[in-house]
Amino acid sequence: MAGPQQEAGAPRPTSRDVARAAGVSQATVSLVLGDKWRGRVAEPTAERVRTAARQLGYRPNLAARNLRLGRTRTALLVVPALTNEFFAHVHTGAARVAARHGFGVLLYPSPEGAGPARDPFDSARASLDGVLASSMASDALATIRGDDLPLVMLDSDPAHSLGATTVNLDLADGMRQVTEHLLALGHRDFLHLAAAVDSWTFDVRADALATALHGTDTAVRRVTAPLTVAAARTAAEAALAAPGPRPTAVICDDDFLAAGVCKAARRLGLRVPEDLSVTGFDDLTLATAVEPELTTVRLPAERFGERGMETLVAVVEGRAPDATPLPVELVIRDSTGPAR
Amino acid sequence: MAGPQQEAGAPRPTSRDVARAAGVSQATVSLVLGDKWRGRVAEPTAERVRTAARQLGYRPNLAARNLRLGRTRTALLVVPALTNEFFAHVHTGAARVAARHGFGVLLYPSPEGAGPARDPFDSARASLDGVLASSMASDALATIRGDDLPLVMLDSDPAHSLGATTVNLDLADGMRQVTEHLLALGHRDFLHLAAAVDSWTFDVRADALATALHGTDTAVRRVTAPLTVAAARTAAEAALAAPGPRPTAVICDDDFLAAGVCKAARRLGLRVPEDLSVTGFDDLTLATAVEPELTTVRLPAERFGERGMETLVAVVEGRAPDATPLPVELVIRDSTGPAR
DNA sequence: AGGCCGAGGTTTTACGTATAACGTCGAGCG
DNA sequence: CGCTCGACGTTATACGTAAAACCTCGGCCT
Repeated sequence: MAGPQQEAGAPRPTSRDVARAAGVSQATVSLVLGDKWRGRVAEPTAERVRTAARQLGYRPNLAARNLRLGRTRTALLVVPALTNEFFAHVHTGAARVAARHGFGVLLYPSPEGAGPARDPFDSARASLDGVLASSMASDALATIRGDDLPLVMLDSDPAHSLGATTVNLDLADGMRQVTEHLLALGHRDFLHLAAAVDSWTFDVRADALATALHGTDTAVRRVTAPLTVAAARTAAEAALAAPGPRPTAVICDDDFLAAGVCKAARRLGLRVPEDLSVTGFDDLTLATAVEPELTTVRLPAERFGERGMETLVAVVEGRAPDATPLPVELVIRDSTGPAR
Repeated sequence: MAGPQQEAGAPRPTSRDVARAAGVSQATVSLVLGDKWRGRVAEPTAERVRTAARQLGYRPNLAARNLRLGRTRTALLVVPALTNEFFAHVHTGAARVAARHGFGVLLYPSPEGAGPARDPFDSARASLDGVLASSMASDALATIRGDDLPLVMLDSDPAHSLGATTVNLDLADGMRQVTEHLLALGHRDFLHLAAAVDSWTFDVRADALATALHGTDTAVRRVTAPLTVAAARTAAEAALAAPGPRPTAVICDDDFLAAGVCKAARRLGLRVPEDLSVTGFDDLTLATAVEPELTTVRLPAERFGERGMETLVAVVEGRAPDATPLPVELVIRDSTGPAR
C-alpha cells in the first residue's frame, strides 16, 4: 500500500525537491520528466531522476506549467444544459477526441438551460486554448472573437457567428426525411409541435418542414411548448381537442415533446399510431423507453462532439476543417403508421 | 460594437500594460483590481486604473494567479457517467454552490460509465483545491488521500473511503418506503430487478430490501441487468415467464429498469398495475414520460450536489460538515396497485 | 523643531516550470 | 599538441500575478 512518501501537511514536492533528491539540477528534472532528454542526459541519470520523482510522489504544478508555456491544453465546451442527454453525449465525444490530442475539456453549462451562455469566462477558472460552443450570447461571442481565441460553433446560426467556424448536423435533412416518411404514409394534415426555445437549431427544423411540404396540398399547424413532457402533453391535448379537422400526424422537434404527445393522445382516447402518428427528434434513451417506441431522427451526438473537437484542433493548427454536415438518420419504429 | 481595443495577433495585455497605460506601477493595478486598495490608493488613481484596464480589455492570467496564490478555486467532480440524468443534476447543484463560494467545477466523467474513475488527474488540466467524487478506484482515492487534498465522497462505501467525509442520500430509507408501500398493497411475492453494477449504492438497496422484508412471510427473487431499458426488458421477460408462481410486484433499482419491466409486462400481456406492480428509483424525467407513470423514489439530485459541495467547502475551511443523510421521498403514481 | 504617522504609492520578491544559453571535460583528429 | 566537437549537464531567465516590505512627503502634535 504505502505509496509515495509524504508527510501530512507537507507542501507538495516541486521539481527542485526531486532535483535535490536525485543530485541533479532542476533543469535536468524538467528535461527528463518532459521526455526531451535524448542525447542531453545519460540514461543512468535519467533513471535516478525518475525514481526520485516516483519516491517523492512528484506531480508537476499545472499552474506553473501553464504560465510558462502560455497554454493550458484545455478547451471549453459550452452547452445549454447538461441535463439534456444529447449534450452529455456531445461532451463524451468531444472529451474523447480531446484526450487523444492531449487536451482536456472544461464544461460550461449555461445557468438556466434556456438562454445562451453569458460569460463563459466567469466559470473558466483556467485559461483556455479554445472554445467549442453550442450557443452563446453575442457579446460573449464577440469577446472571444476579439481575443482571437480559437472558436468553433456547434449547430449555430452562420449569420450570427461572426465568421467562426461552424460544425453542423444535417438537421434540415432530418426534417425532410421525417416529412417524406409521413407523406408516403398518406398523411396530409400535420401538427408541428415546436420547441418554445429561441434557438437556430429549432428554426432550421421549421424551415425545413416548410420546404419539404412546399408544393404538396398539405395543411400544417404549428404549436410551441417548452421542452418538457408535461408541457408538451398540455399543448398537444389542447391542439388535438380543438374544433375542426384533427391532424393525423404530429411532428415534434424533440423526443420529449413526442412523448408528451403520446400521453396526450392516450388521454384523448387516440391510439398511436392507428389514429395518430407521432415523430420525435434526437433518438434519446427516451425514444425506446416509451410505448410505442418512437419513430425519430437519430442524431449522431457523440460523433458530433468528436467532429466539433476535431474541427477545433484543426482550427488551432491552422488546417482546413471538414465542412460537410454530419448525416442524420430516420429511425422508423412504432409511433408512425398509415393515415386513416 | 467596437469593444476593447485589441489588434489581431497582439498578445493579451498584462497587468503591466495596464499599469503603463494608467501611469502607475504594476502593484497598484493588482491592488485596485483585486479590490484590496481601501486607503492604499486614492480614488482618482483607482479610477484611472480601472478605465485603462477596460480600455485594453485586460483580463488577468489565471495560470499566473493560480501559481501565485497556490490555489485554483476549482473543485473536481467525479461521476460515473454524465449521460445519466441523475448526475447531470448533481453537477448542477454542485456548480451552483461552488459559484456561490467563488469556486469553479471541473467535471470528470469516468471513461466508460461502468467502472469507477481511474486517474482523475489525467484529465485535470488545472490543479485542484478539492475533489467531490461519486465513485473512484481505490488507488486513485489513495493518491488523493496521500496528497491530503480535500475530498468528499458522494454515496460511497464508508468501509472503502479511507476516512474521507461522505455525503449520503438515505437510499436505505427509500427502499424501505417502497417495500412498505407494496406490502401495504398486499403484495407478498416480489421480484427485485437489481442493477448489474458493482457499486455500493446498489448494494445498499438490496440490503435495505432484505431488512424491510425481515419477519414478513414474503418471497423475493433477485435478477440483475445492466442499466438499460432493453436489458431490463429482456431480463424481466425471462423472469416473469419462468415457471412457478409469478411475482406480483417488481422492485427496480432504477427508473430505466422499471421502464424495461413495463415493456416486458406489456409484451407478456400483463397490465400494469392491475396484474403487476412496478417501482422505479431516482425519479428522472423518464418516470413521468412513460405510461403508466412510475411510482418511484425521488432522489433530491440537485440538493445532493449542493450538499456535496457545501460539505467540501466545510472540509476545506475546517468546519464540521452536516452529516445527516438527505431524505428521499416515495412518489406514488400509476405503476403500483393492490395485489390481486 | 523634531518626530511620528498615515496616505499613497513603488520596489521587490516568490510562486514552479520550461528552455535558451552557457560551461566542462574527454576524445578524436590533423 | 592545440583545436573542435559531442555528450552531459548547469546556470540563468521569463512567464504574470499578489502581496510584503519599503519609500516619500506633508501634516500635526508635543
